[in-house]
Amino acid sequence: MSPRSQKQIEQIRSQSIKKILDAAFELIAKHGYEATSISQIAKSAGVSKGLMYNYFDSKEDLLKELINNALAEGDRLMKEAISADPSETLKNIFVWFFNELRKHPKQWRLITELMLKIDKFEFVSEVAKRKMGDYVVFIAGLLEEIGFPNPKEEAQLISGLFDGIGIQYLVVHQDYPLDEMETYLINKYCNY
Amino acid sequence: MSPRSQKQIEQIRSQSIKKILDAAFELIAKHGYEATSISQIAKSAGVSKGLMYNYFDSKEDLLKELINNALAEGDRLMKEAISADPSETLKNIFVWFFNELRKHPKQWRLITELMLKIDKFEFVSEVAKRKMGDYVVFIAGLLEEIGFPNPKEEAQLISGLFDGIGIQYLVVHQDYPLDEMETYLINKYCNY
Amino acid sequence: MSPRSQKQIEQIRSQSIKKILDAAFELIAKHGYEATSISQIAKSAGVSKGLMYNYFDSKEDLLKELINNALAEGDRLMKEAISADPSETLKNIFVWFFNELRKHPKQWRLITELMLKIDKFEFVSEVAKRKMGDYVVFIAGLLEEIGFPNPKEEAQLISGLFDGIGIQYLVVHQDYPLDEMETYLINKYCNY
Amino acid sequence: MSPRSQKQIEQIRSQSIKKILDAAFELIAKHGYEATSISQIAKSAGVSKGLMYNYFDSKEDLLKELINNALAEGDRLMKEAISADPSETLKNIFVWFFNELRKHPKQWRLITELMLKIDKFEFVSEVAKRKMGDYVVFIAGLLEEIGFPNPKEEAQLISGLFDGIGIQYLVVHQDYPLDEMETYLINKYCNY
DNA sequence: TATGAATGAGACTTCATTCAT
DNA sequence: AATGAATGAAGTCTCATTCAT
Repeated sequence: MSPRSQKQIEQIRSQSIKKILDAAFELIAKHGYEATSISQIAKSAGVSKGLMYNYFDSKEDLLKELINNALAEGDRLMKEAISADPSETLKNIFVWFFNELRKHPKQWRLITELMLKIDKFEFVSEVAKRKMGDYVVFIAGLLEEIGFPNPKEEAQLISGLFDGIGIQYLVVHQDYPLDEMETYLINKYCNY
Repeated sequence: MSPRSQKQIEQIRSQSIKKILDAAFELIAKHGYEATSISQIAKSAGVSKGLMYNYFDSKEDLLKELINNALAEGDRLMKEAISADPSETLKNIFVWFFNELRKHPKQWRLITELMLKIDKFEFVSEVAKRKMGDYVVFIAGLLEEIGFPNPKEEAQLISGLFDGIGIQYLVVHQDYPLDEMETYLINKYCNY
Repeated sequence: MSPRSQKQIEQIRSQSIKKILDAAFELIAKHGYEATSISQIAKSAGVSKGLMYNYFDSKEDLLKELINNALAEGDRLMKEAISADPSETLKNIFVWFFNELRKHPKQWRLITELMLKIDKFEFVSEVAKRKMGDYVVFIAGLLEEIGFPNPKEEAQLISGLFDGIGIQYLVVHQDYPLDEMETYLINKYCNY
Repeated sequence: MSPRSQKQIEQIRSQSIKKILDAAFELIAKHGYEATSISQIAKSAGVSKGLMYNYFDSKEDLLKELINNALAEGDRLMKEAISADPSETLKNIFVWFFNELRKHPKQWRLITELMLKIDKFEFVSEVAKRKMGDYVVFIAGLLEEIGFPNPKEEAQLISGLFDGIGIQYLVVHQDYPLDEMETYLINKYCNY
């Protein structure tokens, strides 16, 4: 019995948790929440099914953690977009959005999928409401600084556009004029 | 010879089918496809589980019928929007969209949910692609007639907006400025 | 209401029964008893499911009738084999057997399948026992007339051979030396 | 690290597997494959339905394991029959066959039943073909050594006889002259 | 005589979760 | 902390049989 220090234990814990969360995110983003089983996640993470219940109360709880992690990551990236010039900042946001969509379409799929399950997962609804509001306010501020007319309404439009373009790109994929839309939106809103 | 006439049988059949489709639509739109079981649908429709398989080959087949019905209804309503004046037509489309969203938000939820399951339901993807393309072309034509600049790109934006506004309204519901967006969009595109 | 005569009704009955029995035999011989549903039989016979229960108490009862019919037909064919010369008669039996196997292997499959279900279908066991005994006695008589040694035991062997060759031919099919076995057996037993 | 040692787990697994296979064999051999449900097997084995799918992918997979086990056992017993004297070897085979039939008639029933389902279970057909060929060649070799005329054809007959006697014994049971046939065959082929 | 809509029991299978070790 | 055997509820689907007409 080698007694492990508190620190070692904590390290092991966070390592296992990370492995589980990574595997879960990968699989759930790819196949959807319902279509991904606990067994699959455990196998992919290289841990036992039992261990998962050591760290997460349930499959739903695991999802919750997943979402929170992803949102925190999203916030971090959003902050990097901020520049002194509001046009520049808005452009960065557009570029960031389109690149995310190109590189991680499955993650967008997951976010959208979950937003539709508001009556099953209340926490998703809560988080989404808050985030959505924040973004709209932030973008509205940028548009106002830029001097774009009707900044509040246009910010709401842009926010909706992100979700809408996301969905359509997921469905149509190759046939969606992603590059053209990116250029067009940047021209329209940032070179005003 | 026949104890029940052809007509009687057809009537019984369509009544049962209607009961099933109605119950299925109600439940699936509300809770999602996966979350709705055949048992629930049968119970809600007031028929036995077995009968469902008299009329639909599988749960997926039932969904297919559901979608086809909904799309046919959507097309019908879309056609009613057409007027001689392109601005008027576009306005009708906006009004139609926002009213649909207000009256049948669950229906939009279902459509969006299914569009995300392109891996599982190819037929949904196929239909969605086609419809999406049709709508964009149609709206682009209207915008061109109206003389709106960049009609193709703007039509693509509007198409995306419909999906985006739809999803956001589903999430935020009461807090979404649906009326304001309706007025704003109509002013922006139809009173150009 | 055109009153149908007793005779007409009887004719209709036997026609329907024949259609059902033919279709049932065809399908059950081809796919097996369990794998054939009442619905399939009804559709193939061109009658309603309900009508089947007018003439047969159950699926099992239908099977019973089927077997009895087939056995009667078998008896009839067997009788045709009888000749004044016992060697000739035995040869006819061999020829008849191998031809049956070639032309209607599925029927043999069915007979064998049912013989294995003796605990499910008692009547099969009863009938099979009786027939088997009859055949052995008959063939033993022929062998005795021919002067073949150990006629009783050899008759038992031949009876078993029929079943065994049947099974093996069903399994191996193309690879089974059916022609060679026919020639060999006829030579062995009939040209003694 | 592991709470149960590798060995313990393996033991638990094989115990459960054995319980399941034994119960499955017992029931399927007795009542047939279709007539035996997973529920029955689970109950008889004293495990839950779910556990069965921990060890076998499907009902068919379970059957496959069953067959492979039985065949391996059969091969092992066959090998024990081999002696330096071909007559002795052949006699051992006859004795082995008749004893098997006496002691495990249900097992023969199962093998025969499955051989007839070549459409449904390809793997059975494959195995049966191979085994049958092997046996015929082996017995033909023995007969040749013994100096029995037409060894190839007679080997084919004996192979067929095994299947035929098997099935007839299953049907007639008490009334089948099993002992007499055994004596007769051994005398005929081994004391040549 | 004839129909086929309707039933309900039961089939196979999946999977989140528990628990002894 | 970690394992994975085991459970049981629930899911989709099939089918022999009944019955109102």
